Amino acid sequence: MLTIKVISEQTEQVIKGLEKKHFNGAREAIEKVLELDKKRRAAQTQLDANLSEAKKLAAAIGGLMKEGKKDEAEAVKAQVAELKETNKDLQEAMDSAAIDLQNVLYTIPNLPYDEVPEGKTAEENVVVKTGGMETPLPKDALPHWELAKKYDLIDFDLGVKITGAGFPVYKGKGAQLQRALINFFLDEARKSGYTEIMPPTVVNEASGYGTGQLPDKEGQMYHCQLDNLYLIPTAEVPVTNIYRDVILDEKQLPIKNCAYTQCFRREAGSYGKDVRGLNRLHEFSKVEIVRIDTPEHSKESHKEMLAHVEGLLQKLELPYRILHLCGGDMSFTAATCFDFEVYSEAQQRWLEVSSVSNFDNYQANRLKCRYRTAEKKTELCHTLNGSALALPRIVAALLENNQTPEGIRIPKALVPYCGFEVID
RNA sequence: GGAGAGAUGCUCGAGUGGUUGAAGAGGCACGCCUGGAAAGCGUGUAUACGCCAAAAGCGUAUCGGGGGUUCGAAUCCCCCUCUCUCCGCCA
Repeated sequence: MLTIKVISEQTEQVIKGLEKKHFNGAREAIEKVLELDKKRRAAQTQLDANLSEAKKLAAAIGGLMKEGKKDEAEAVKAQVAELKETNKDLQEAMDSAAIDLQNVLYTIPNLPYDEVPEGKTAEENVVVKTGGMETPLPKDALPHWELAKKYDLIDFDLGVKITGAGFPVYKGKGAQLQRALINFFLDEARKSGYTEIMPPTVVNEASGYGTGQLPDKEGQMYHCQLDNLYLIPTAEVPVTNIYRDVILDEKQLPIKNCAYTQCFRREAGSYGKDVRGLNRLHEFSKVEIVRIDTPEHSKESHKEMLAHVEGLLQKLELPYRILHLCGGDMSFTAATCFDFEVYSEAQQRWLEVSSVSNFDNYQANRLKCRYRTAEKKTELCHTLNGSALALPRIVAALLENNQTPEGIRIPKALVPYCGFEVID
């Protein structure tokens, strides 16, 4: 969430930024925040003064009792009782203002950076780079769901039997390919200096709030009601929550973690050909990279992450493009975000395989993830993350783009991980 | 699932109603000492919010979380959560 500081000190810029993100009712929300903040502070100022007074009186009673001046003590007691009565109301006013304030803040998205393109929908995202397109692509290419069947790599129907739609069963070389990609991505991340983390795939409520899945996006996570735990939609949740309520030392930054986990998404709503095959699943594998950084260095970190992801796509020899998302298409919490898409010839469409975002201090503010500067001041960190990468659509593109009459060719970089050069 | 024990600051650990934000020790930081280091000595060492233009300063809250008793609670009472130990179950 946004800090009160930025809202009160740069009110007009904040409203402008929210409008760039196409957040409706920006001015009203911001005014509400300022009003509630004022209310809260007024109550606290008065309450603090009263409590201070009451404390002094209580100490005086202790003295009077010792000296045996019982009557005087009784008189002071009555005074304190009176203060206590007004304090109750003040406390209530302060608490309710604070809760209301937080609830409004939760509804306000992050501010986009200046360099974020203007625009409302995905059509207005800006293509900043295209690569790998020189590979000749097959004319009568089959979509991956047909290839998966032809070579017996993925059984979607079997997944339906065991669990339901969106839970495919990978078989034989299909399963091996999954494992190969996970290991490849983890090794590449390690070579780029990331520390591998293997976190739990189930998290508690506090972690859900920490990274912003809760309270508003509740329906997107699978929920184990008996234990009140949630299946993670991405490794970002457990890995970032490592730093919840933590004060880091500046010397530790940037922290660079990576993690492979299974990811679970309920994704209620969309059906049809856009979600066929591997295009959208309820369970999938992903390697995530997460960074915690200083405000001064986070943009540099973001660039490094983008370069890392681009390198992966190049090594996999996939046609890709990089999009700078426009204000209206960015996620709620991002300050700036680049999407990586790979081209699927058979489906004649671009498939999103990675999102690399800088959240500025928006996520850190909710997480209470801070660091101590060299001058011993505590400041909010910046958090960043990106997929590096999500498997299903990579698999879809690999199958579709590398199909030949002799079978599906495995890119060189993956061969040592797969143990085979072709799927036939 | 059954029985018990516990939760205090960066860490260990004292503390059963009255200047306890919290003894003591360790750690860490800085200073002195030293040719340099160790030892020794000294000083400092939480967070959030509020008041203030700001710094200094001051105030308030915080001893797992919430509520209660009391003029006054780390300390007494109630509820919750979590951790540990033993038994059971499972791998």
